[in-house]
Amino acid sequence: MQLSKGIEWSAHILTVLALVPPGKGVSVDALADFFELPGAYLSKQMQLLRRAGIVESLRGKSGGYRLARNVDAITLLDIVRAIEGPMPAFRCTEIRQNGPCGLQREDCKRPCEVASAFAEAEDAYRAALSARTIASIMQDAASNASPAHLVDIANWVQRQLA
Amino acid sequence: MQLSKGIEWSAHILTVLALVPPGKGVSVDALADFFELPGAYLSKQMQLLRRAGIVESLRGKSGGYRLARNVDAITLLDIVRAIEGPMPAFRCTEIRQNGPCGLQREDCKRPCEVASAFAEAEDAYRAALSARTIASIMQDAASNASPAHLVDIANWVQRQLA
DNA sequence: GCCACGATACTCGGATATAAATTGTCCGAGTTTATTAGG
DNA sequence: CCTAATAAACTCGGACAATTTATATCCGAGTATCGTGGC
Repeated sequence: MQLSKGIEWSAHILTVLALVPPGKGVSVDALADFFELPGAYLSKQMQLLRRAGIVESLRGKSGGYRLARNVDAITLLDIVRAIEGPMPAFRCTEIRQNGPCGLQREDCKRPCEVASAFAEAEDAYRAALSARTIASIMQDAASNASPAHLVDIANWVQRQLA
Repeated sequence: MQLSKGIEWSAHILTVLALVPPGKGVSVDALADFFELPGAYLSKQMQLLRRAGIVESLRGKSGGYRLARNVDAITLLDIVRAIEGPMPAFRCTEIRQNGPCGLQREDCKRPCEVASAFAEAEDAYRAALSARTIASIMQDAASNASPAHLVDIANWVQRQLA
């Protein structure tokens, strides 16, 4: 039970894409270099983000990716849903209907108590993730990082727009 | 990103083991039959529960498993930790230290903002799970089920103690 | 009747096998920009 | 100088492969109970 690496990658990359000026884009290979990630696999993750409407792509030469909406409108839950899909982590297989004391299907209109307990926990998880936006992540990171480091990143982004 | 089946199995099985009188045990094969589960694999899950101190085993003929503590002292979080292990679902690989703008290790004493955001969410998840005990699950299930069904289960348990 | 011994039934734990998900690579098709040739 | 054709650079998307995890099976070793036989 572990989250895909793509989620960590996406969260960090979106904070970088936030620095890209409108109308421009940064290529997957450049982003892969920035974090030393496998470019081809990162490309798959970016496609997932694109399908989810989090980023958009510009084709052709000097194309690339950029954010599709503002940083304060992108939550960590959006990223998880884009990469992992909407399925809950707990899968109820209705084993209460099995075996010698199994319930009849018509007695199982209410969800199983175990399943609903896990559903509540996942709701709490998702609520916490949806409360955190890329904007808030960037704010926290900026207040902890040195100004020089922030300038480094901004300069790197500028160089990618050639 | 999905939880092991063993977690669903364990939660249901512990509610059955709660009906086993002290000093007795129910075998893995019997439990597997009760829910139509693969016995050999269920055996592995029971071993995990045993190592976590949730159940204990009685060896030899007419042996089997029984609860190691009271149903109100077993939370769903205990089960998840026993089956899945203590590792968090989100794994921070410190990619902020990579690439042309990577941070130095000595500047990374604080946890990464992305990682701590996910850690908070998982804390909320675990808090919700630790608030639910096997006792509370049984209570909810009992109030939703028919009395006849509860008698069926109690009788089945009695038959396993031969 | 009582005790010792072996037989039996069960769990434990590891080794192993299979299925599925994750991670990663590669390449052709399509698209946009840049370049070049022709008028 | 301007336009159209061509080349180049890039993304998209799928097919494919490797690795890891989840799922599942099997069997030998150990242990407690049962049964049998001897005392």
